[in-house]
Amino acid sequence: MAEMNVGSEVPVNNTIYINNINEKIKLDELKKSLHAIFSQFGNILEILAFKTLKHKGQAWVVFEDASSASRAIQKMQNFPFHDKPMRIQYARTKSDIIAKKDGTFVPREKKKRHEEKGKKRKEHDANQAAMGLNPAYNGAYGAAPQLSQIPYMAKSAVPEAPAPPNSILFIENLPHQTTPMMLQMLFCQYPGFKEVRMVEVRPGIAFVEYENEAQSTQAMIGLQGFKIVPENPMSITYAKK
DNA sequence: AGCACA
Repeated sequence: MAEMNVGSEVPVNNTIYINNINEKIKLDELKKSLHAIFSQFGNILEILAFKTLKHKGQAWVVFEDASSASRAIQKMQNFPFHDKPMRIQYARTKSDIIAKKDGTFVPREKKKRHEEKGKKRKEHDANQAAMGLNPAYNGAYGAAPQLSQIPYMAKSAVPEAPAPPNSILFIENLPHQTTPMMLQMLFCQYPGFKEVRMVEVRPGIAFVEYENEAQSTQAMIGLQGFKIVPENPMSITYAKK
């Protein structure tokens, strides 16, 4: 028997279908943040999202392995993404890029875009071209300016996926009086210690580098939650590369 | 709410 998928209406698929996505997010930013969120579950072959009326607020993330898609659904269901909980299912049909790898791809006939009975398709083609070239294009759905063009609206928090294990640690919640020397005393106890880096303009954080990821991991385990002062247990994660 | 293959 193939994979079980109890409690889901849709059979297992390499691709996840996400909806309830904040529609204010621009497509390129959306794809980037989806990649940041989902690449932790496995290799992503493609991310698709569209801004047409029928398809806004939705995206497809195509994984190389179906098991990645399954884990992504389990772990990220209802995850607050740009301030809205994402709803995730398996996609209903196989993605073209997967079918091409399978050798089962058959080019489908061009979807007829709502054939406005005998109306000029010249105008339609011009609209399609405009959408491709001009990110501010909005003609099909009224003349309102795009909210996403306004900087403060576009700046929505992108939830970060945890960085994969590596030789550099990221330390947070340090008391502001912490010095590199103090951190060195703590972290140099662990083998493979190389250096501490702090950024003056960003108090409370530091980077600590080890020779390799096994050694940084030992230090993380040893010092996780360590209190330089009682009110600041340090939080240690792997640094983003 | 809305399942595509720009």
